[in-house]
Amino acid sequence: MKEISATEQLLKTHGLKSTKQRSALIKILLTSTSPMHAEQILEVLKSDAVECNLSTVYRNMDLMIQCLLIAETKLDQKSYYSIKPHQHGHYIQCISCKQVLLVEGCPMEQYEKQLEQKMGFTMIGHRVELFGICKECHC
Amino acid sequence: MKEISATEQLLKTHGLKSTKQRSALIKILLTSTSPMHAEQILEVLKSDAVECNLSTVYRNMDLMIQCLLIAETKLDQKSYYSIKPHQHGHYIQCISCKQVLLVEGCPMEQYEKQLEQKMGFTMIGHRVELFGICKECHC
DNA sequence: GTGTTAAATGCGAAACGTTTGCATTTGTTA
DNA sequence: TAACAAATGCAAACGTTTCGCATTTAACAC
Repeated sequence: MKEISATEQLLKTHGLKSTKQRSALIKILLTSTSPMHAEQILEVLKSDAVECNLSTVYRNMDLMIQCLLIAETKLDQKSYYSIKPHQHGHYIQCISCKQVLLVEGCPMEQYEKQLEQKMGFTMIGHRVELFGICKECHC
Repeated sequence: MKEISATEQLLKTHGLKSTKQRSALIKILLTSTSPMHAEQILEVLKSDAVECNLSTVYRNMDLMIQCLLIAETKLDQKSYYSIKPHQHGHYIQCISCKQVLLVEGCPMEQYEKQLEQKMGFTMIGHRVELFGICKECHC
């Protein structure tokens, strides 16, 4: 699979070994339509008959966040992980069914510039999460 | 103190009793220049010789959030509490000294409208946190 | 292939902020 | 002042995440 070998290349670049757990983790997030939290990832691993431990999931998520391969968002007191999108974006969660979706684009740039001037802060980043009720749950 | 009796009035309206712990909690947040987390609040209570338990802090924060008296933001894996500002705003944290400040205004309205149309979500709310380095830490 | 080494994993226990159950104390109302 | 519901304190539990340490594995050199 082209994409996976590309990411394994990326791991290598960062001095990370290619293990079956890591390949499986990446594959799962690549094929998932929405960000997943650690337990969800572990469930899928198990159903795919990949032996893996929860600590391993967490450790690898951390490492891959550091190589900018994976993005993290916190919702429901949990961390959700997804392959880092090319375009900067944020997450929206349905408060009814709890599904999380990525939304592209971001309205913060302008605002951050204002703040830098107004408050003397050097801006480094931001976290934006949106909540709503999705089409399916709305009826 | 005028403001405190006003908030005690508000508590009453919501059927909440006025206890010494509650009055102290409100007073602390009213006089604080920035949002505080539960342990910080407890420390101040203790230094003010107000007997209070951590559970009581949490329980009251929850209750007062429900009466729209207090706003909550999550940073550093912790909940920070502040008296709810009149104007809608968000929080900015210095990644060096960890202080949290309120910033007024919000760039999300426009963006949320776009999303409602694009994704069929009914928007309910959002959470925005900003990170940067403050004037003092910057040197 | 085989051996060597550093890195990755599994497991259990601990950490962390937060929540809960239950006995006791307190504020409010009549 | 009595009576009741609500608030508190305490200890234990919670859910997610991190940690230490023994074991296994991948990568590299030979």
